[in-house]
Formats: sequence, C-alpha cells, structure tokens
Amino acid sequence: METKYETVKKGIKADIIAGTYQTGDKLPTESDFMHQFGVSRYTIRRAVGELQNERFIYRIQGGGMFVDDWQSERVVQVNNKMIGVITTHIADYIFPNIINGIDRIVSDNGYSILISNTHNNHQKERQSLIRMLDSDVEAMIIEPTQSALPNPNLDIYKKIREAGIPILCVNSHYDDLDFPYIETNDLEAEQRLVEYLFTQEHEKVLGVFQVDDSQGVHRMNGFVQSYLKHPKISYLSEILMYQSSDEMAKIFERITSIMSKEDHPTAITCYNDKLAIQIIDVIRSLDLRVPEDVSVAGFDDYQLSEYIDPSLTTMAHPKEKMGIDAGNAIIKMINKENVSSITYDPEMIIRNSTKRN
Amino acid sequence: METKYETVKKGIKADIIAGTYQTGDKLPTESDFMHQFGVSRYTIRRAVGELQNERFIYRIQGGGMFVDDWQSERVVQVNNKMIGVITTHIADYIFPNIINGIDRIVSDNGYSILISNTHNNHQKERQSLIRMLDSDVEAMIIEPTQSALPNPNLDIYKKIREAGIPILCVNSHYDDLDFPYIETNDLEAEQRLVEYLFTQEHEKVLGVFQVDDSQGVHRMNGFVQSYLKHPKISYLSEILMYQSSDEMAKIFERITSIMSKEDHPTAITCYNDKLAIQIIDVIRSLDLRVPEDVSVAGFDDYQLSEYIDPSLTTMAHPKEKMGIDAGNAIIKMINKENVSSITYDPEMIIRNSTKRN
DNA sequence: GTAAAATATTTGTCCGTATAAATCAACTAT
DNA sequence: ATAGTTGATTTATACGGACAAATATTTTAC
Repeated sequence: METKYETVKKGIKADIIAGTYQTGDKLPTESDFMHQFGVSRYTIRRAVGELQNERFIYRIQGGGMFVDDWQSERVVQVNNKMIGVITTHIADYIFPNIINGIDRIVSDNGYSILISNTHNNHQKERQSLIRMLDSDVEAMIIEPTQSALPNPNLDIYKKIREAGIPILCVNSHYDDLDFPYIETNDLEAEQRLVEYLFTQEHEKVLGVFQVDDSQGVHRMNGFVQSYLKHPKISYLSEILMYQSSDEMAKIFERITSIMSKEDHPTAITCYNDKLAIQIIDVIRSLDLRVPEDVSVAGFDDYQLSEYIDPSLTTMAHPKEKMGIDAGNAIIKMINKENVSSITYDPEMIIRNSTKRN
Repeated sequence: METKYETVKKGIKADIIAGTYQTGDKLPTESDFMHQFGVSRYTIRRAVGELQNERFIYRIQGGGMFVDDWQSERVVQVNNKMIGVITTHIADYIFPNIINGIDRIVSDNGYSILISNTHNNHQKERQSLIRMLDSDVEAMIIEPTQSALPNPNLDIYKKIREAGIPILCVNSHYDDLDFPYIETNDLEAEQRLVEYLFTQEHEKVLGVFQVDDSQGVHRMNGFVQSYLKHPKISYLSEILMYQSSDEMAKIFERITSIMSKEDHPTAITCYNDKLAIQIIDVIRSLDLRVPEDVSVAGFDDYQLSEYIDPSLTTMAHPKEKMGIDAGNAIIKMINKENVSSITYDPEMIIRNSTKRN
C-alpha cells in the first residue's frame, strides 16, 4: 500500500507534468489541497516539501506555492556528454595533434572533451582519474603515465571498469590492464631506422632516449636489437638515457663530451624530432657539420621537420590520424561495439640530415 | 534568530564532522535527542531528515540512525568543478602552451578543463558555447574566433552573462563585449620589429600576415604604421595577406614570385615563427641566403626557434605565462574578485636570421 | 543450546492544534 | 492619487499524541 503523502505527491506531480499547472502558475493553497485530498495539513506539507526538493515547485511564505521551471532543469542533467582525455603533457609536441584528431570526431558526435594532464606523474594521474570519475565522463582516452613502470593506480582503474566506463589507451599501453590501445610499433620502427643508418655505412651510432615512457624504452630496445643483429660492431654502440625530469643542459653536456672525442659516433638517432633539432644545434657549436660529419635522425615527423636546414630524417608518426582513429574507436566503445587495438608501422622519411656523400 | 531544528541540525552535524560520531556509528535515538536538546520529536525528525538528505546520516526503521559515509560523498558533490576553455585551434602552435599554463593553475584549485575547438568558425563557436553552458561550467576562458569580424553569437554570450558565468578572453578580445582579456600588444610589437629592420638599413620589407584573427590584423597594422612614420620609403612596402583556410602552397607561390624579382624585398616579417621557418625554406629554394640576402623575422618565440639554423629573430610571446595569468584571473573571477585586463609588451629577441654584415 | 514467540525499542506515518512570519488586499488618512 | 495601516491569507515552525512497521531484545518452550 502506498502512503498518503506519496499519493498526494504523485497527484500533484502528474498535474504539473500534464500541464494542468503550468510553469509559474500559482498552485492551490495547503488548505485547498487538504480538502481536495481529504488529508491533514502535515500530509500535504510532506508531499509538497518533497516536490520542492525535486525542483518541481517553489514556495514563498505568505505568498503561495508555484510551479518551478522543472523542464529546463531536466535538460541540463541529460546534456553532459563528455569524454575524458588524460595526457602526460598537453602542450608537448605531438599530443596537441592527437587531441585535435580526437576532437574532430567526438565533437561531431555531440561530445565534449574534458582534458587533464599528469605531467608524467602517477600521483597526478590518480587525481585526474578520480576527477574524471566524479565528473561522470562517458568514456576515457588515456595516454599512459610512466608506462614503463608498474602502475600504482590499479584500484582506480578497477573502479572505472566496474562503473562500465570504457577506456582506450593511446601512444602506449599498460601491460597489466587489457584496455584496447592505439600505438605505433616503436621497437620495429627504430630497428628499421638504425638498419638504414648501417646501410649508410655508419657503424658507431649514438642513441639518445627518454626512458620514462614506454615509447622511449621501445625505441631504445629497437636500437639495441639492431646492434645485436650485427654482433661484429655491437661494441661500437653508445646509448644515452635520460628522464623527462632531467635538466636538458646536462644531457647536452654529455653529448658534447661524447662528440668531442676523436672517434666520435658518426650518427645520432634521437628519441624524437624536437630533441634532434636541439642536438643538431649542439653539434654545430662543436664545429661539426650535419650531415657531412654527423648524421642525425629524429622520430615522429614533427610538422616543421621538413622545413628546417637540414631537413630531418625521421619516422612518420600518424599523430592526427591516431587521434581520429582514437575518436572513432571510443565512440564505438560507447555504443558497446567491439574494437581491436591498432598498431601503426611508421614510414621512414629520409631527408637531408642523414645524407652521406 | 535561528530556528530550533536548525540548531539541532547544526549540533549533530558538528559532532559528525568533529568525529564524535564516526562513520558507521549508531547515533542516539530520537528520544535521546529530544531530552538532549529539550525539543519535541517533530523538531528532531526535521533536523535528522535534512541531514539524511545531505547524506550525513541514514536511517533504518526500527534499527536506528547511523552516520553515513559523508566524507567520500562530499568529494563527489564538490568535484565537478569545471572551467570551459574554447580555442580556435587546440593543436596550433602556441595555444597548447597556454592551455598548459591554465591547467597548472586551475587543477591546483581543483578544477578540470573542458576544452573545445572552433576551427576559427563562428558556427562551431556557437556549438561550443552552448555545450559549455549545458555542461554547467563555472567559468570560461575563450580565445575569440575571427575576432576581426562582427560576432553573430552575442545572444549566447548574453545568456552566459545572465547565468552569472564569468568569461575571460585570451590572445585577443571582442570589441563589443566588455569581458576582461589577456593579450599581447601586437600592434606596438610589430612596429618595434619593423623599426629594428629599418635600423638594419632594410627599406623594402615584405609583411606576410594571416588576417582572420585580430592578432594578425594588429600585426599587419603595426607593419603599416611603421611605414607611415617613414613616408619617404613607404612606397617600398609590400604586404601579403592570407586566411587560415587558404592553401599554403599558393601563398608560397606568391612569395616565390615576389622574391624572384630583381629588386626583391631585403627582409620579410612574418605572421609567426612557424610561417617564418617555412618561408626561409622557400627562400633557400630560390638560391637566396638567410640572412645574407634576405633577413627573416618571426613572431611568438616558438620553442625551437633558437635551435634552428639560422636562429630566428622574433618577438617573445609569453605563452605559458599567459596561461598561468589566465588561470589565476579566472579563479579570482569565480571568487567574485575584480580582475583587470593585462596587455603584455613582447620582448624583441634578435638572433641570426636578421644579422646583416 | 536452539528455535520460536513475546515484548520492547525505534523509526515511519498521520492527525490536530497553536503561534510566527511573510505576503496580499482592502481600507484609511493625507 | 498615494502612502501608510490594518486585517486576512498563506506558508513556516513547533508541540503533543496516536498508531504502524521494522528491528532488537528477552523470554519461553523444546
């Protein structure tokens, strides 16, 4: 059996929704309702009190009860279709292009992007994840933070999964979480790049890699494996690792000392194009010419890399295409369709920074 | 005077927050509270009823009243604090740095960034604004779209203002809306840059400007006014305007034809560094040297501009600082504090691309 | 000792009444 | 005509009491 105040509440609510009482209309007084429903004042007050909490009516002491603007309120609740995007560094380099690609797709599907930045820090990743959960996003696209290390936020990821919020990883993926991902085959690509340098008769190659994300680690592993395939020269390889938190000036000092030696490497393969451009500047300050004395290769095909002098040899990262694919995939995931992971094989773009003749 | 039920409510709430009653603890019964506060059962029930609505306690008929998990619930309610950021092109150039600066500040204040992209198109700006309104953002930071043209979305801006949502403009501002803004003094900066070129004994300077945003228009106006101050050589000036929708290849063709003439300009001042880097490449393809034959100046001090060869002369755009200032300003605006607009005077950075000797 | 039954406790629903505070409408004095 | 006053209307707060329904505790029966 239904309670009396519930009956009264339903009755009044139905009249509001049906339009009997229109938005802004004055409702009957409490004593009117008392007679109409044949209940005490307490019961009426309890019913209208709850209707007030639900924003169907508002009351003015001495003035009366009025129908609230309940329809527009409803719209607000429905229309917050958001997709969370968590990056390591929003501003860095190729990620703006990826975001741009994501935005093109999801905004066409009526979604907005809620963005957050981890600065490659697990603690900040945790905050970002919690905030996204609280903001009620419908799905998330995540660039893993320090994906080379074990992740301490598995509990949050578990909660997200339990909440039924689909997650897609881009640029990298977490080994202990089976989210679909979109990334490039960095290991194999770096191998091809180093093999190409070998064909250019470079034997002593310096590899410089940022190793706190898995892309950097994969690229470094590719570098190592290329040398392992040529055991006769593998002792000539040289590797320089750094973390994103390191001061770049110190990295450049170490490069300076390596390149100042009599038998310095004849080629450098860099973590990415941005680093390559900076390293070319360092090399020139040592009165060495690029590519005549030292070849330099980058990675990612940064947008200005073909215009600078010398134009950069690099591996083409899909960037915006990756964003578009990620956008399409996340829309599919929201619609409960199956998606499979994508791995791009970057195309090698040979330009002037590795010419040798 | 405070009502009795409010006193009771406050008293119980304070004990919960202070930890006198811990999460999960059983609270005293209604009759206990009646004696404790010396009020009727109605008053107690009204107080605990509201505490239940606020998720501080839950009640079990016949069982008793218990302290709810109010701490975690609180986080949920508070934490959908969002600030909307509307840009023309998310990925372009300096805007990622600005977003990064904004993010640093607002995320420290517990806000997330809801981002949207207008592609410099008024129709898309309209969609973005409506979506931000529906998503219930607390404030907006907006990079004006086609700020050189009259804005057709004034009705939406009016609605936003009526909703009490503060708006801050960055990079530019709308003349017919009196929102506070943070921008650079592009006109004066371009003037200083051109004046510097004049002191380097350039008389025939080509200016290349993207004119569908007001920054480009201001820079062009600065270029024009510099020449107006030197009427004797003003006939030597040459201007090339383009829109962001134009194909760059055609722009470069026009530059090629201008620079292929016998008496071509001896200096080019470009809309921004990115364009400058591309134009340097075009010039070199004409067998002209930079800076020996042609000086080239950029604008914005893009992060790689000091590393390329020749390093670029440019005007230093505050970028990330602009984002940080914008973040601080919008937090102030949310707190109803007054903020005043900021105009930066970019510092001229003279590098090798304009050396002449 | 355990299960069922009886009893007590505690919250939920509902009524009637009283007073306070705010609003509204009619009246009055200027 | 208008400003101020008065009284009626209406919602807000508050008390006390009664019974229902769910839960907790004690007693009883085996």
